[in-house]
Amino acid sequence: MTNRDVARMLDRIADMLQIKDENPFKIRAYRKAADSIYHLDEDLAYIHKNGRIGDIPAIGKALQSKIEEMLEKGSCEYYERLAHEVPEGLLDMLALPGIGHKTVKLIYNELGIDNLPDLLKAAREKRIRVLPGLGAKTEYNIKKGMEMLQEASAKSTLGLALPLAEELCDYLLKSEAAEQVAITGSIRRGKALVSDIDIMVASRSFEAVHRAVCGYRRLEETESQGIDHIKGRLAYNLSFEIIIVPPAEFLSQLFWSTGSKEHIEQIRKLKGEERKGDFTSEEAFYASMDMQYIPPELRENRGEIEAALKGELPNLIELSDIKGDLHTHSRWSDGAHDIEDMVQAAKDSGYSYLAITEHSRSLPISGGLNEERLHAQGKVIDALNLNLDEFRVLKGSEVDILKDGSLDFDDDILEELDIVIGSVHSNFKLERDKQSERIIQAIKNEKVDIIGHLSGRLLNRRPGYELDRERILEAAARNKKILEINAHPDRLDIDEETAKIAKDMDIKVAINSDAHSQQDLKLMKYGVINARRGWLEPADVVNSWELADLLNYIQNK
DNA sequence: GCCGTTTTCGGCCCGACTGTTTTCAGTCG
Repeated sequence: MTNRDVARMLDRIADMLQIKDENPFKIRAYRKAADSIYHLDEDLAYIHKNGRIGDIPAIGKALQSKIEEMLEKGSCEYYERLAHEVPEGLLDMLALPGIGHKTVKLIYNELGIDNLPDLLKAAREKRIRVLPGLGAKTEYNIKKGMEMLQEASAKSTLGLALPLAEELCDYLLKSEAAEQVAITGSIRRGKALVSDIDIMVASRSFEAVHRAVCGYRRLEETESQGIDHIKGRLAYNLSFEIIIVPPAEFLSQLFWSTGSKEHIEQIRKLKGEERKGDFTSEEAFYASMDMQYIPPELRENRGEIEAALKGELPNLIELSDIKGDLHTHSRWSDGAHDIEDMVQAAKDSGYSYLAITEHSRSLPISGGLNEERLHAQGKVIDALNLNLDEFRVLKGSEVDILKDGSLDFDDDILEELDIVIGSVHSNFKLERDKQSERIIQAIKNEKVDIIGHLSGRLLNRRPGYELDRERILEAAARNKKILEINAHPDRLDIDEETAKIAKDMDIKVAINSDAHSQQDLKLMKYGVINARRGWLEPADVVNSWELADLLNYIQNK
């Protein structure tokens, strides 16, 4: 079992305990343990081999033995016993927004419903509203939630698909069945949501590739096989297709399979019939059509071909351009690591600055800082900076934008900070005008430098709130506000389309990891991919600038 | 079930919104 599998099993235990109405602190202990394991850097199996499971934070004696059992047997007796009492389908029902443990239990006890299809049927037949405490709106939420789940199951986030695709590529290369391996299709283009993992393999022995794929540890099943392809499912229900070609055709097939369909269609029109041509590299291929090389992220037929023909493609931002991260959390609020640890991780990423931006006081659940603690943190950061060469820790805050558009801290508090991110964390369902006005109020506030995760979307889980994007972008441009690309693969917010519009309006962008742990700093790469899809260049991205230029921009806005 | 500059028991983030009520339980972040 992987770390992720163990974390998931612990979370499911917590869900089952919650449905059984057990001690809430015991439930939280399981959730904390799951979270702790999910965020581990090391492989659990390796930690177990060294007998160090008990050293993991939030893991005591009882959990240690259960986790060891999971690692050795693939499950544990306690989980199996609970699963016997609590039908598995009840846990699936929890994925519906607005449906929690109590509701699931009530519906199960009263109607005997223990799976999603039956629940949907009952909602359609208006059998839910007769239960005490539930009404028509709950039935509506169930129907809506089912639609959302169906959409979500069709696509997976890049954050899930890309690491798995990379692991499979590594595995195939090491298997020696393949001479060359590359991710292709929508993952290569960096789409935020992808429907499957496509991998191109160059090999002289197709049979050897088949054998290697069948031995992959995360293979769930193969669905169809031909001599030149294998389709099936991997862990987390991800579909995959492996396309096998002779080495000589690898580069050309990689190009044609990368897509998008619309981009390829346009290229075919330009290329006419003679599309085999020179394929020593993709660069040479584009050059043979008298155009610039078009990076995969731009191949969406959104004007890239015209721009490439004119030699006007953007010089896209790269991960190596990033010089700092402007949105991170430490243990002072809901992060997992101390500021010093975060700084070390930032240095390891090659950064020269890092902003610590805890939540503000209105978010007590996230350990939001009040004025005193913010002030105390500032002193700690000052002291830290004295001992740092060539690196600067910035004092910041992710200050809540309240319902009326005012900020959670007074101006004189914000004045002391190097960087202020304004973010919405509550009242998601305001009507469009009120929500837009609320954010515009924050944009007009001189103390705010960056607007965090503007749309509030959570991919596959929650759409963004209702916003008048045009008005907000106009206000941001007028007030020289920076918009965040939140790099978390569940957010990627602002999205690529908004990023491109912002660029055209000369609104600057900050690509931020929103890290809650050292490892989270690495999520930056998803933000960079998203920015590239939005045509952004280093000049558009403030945290690719030298610190002095960044601070100068902020201070003179 | 975990944890300890409150240390082996007694604590353990909580406030706001939603949908159902007509005073509040459940959900969410």
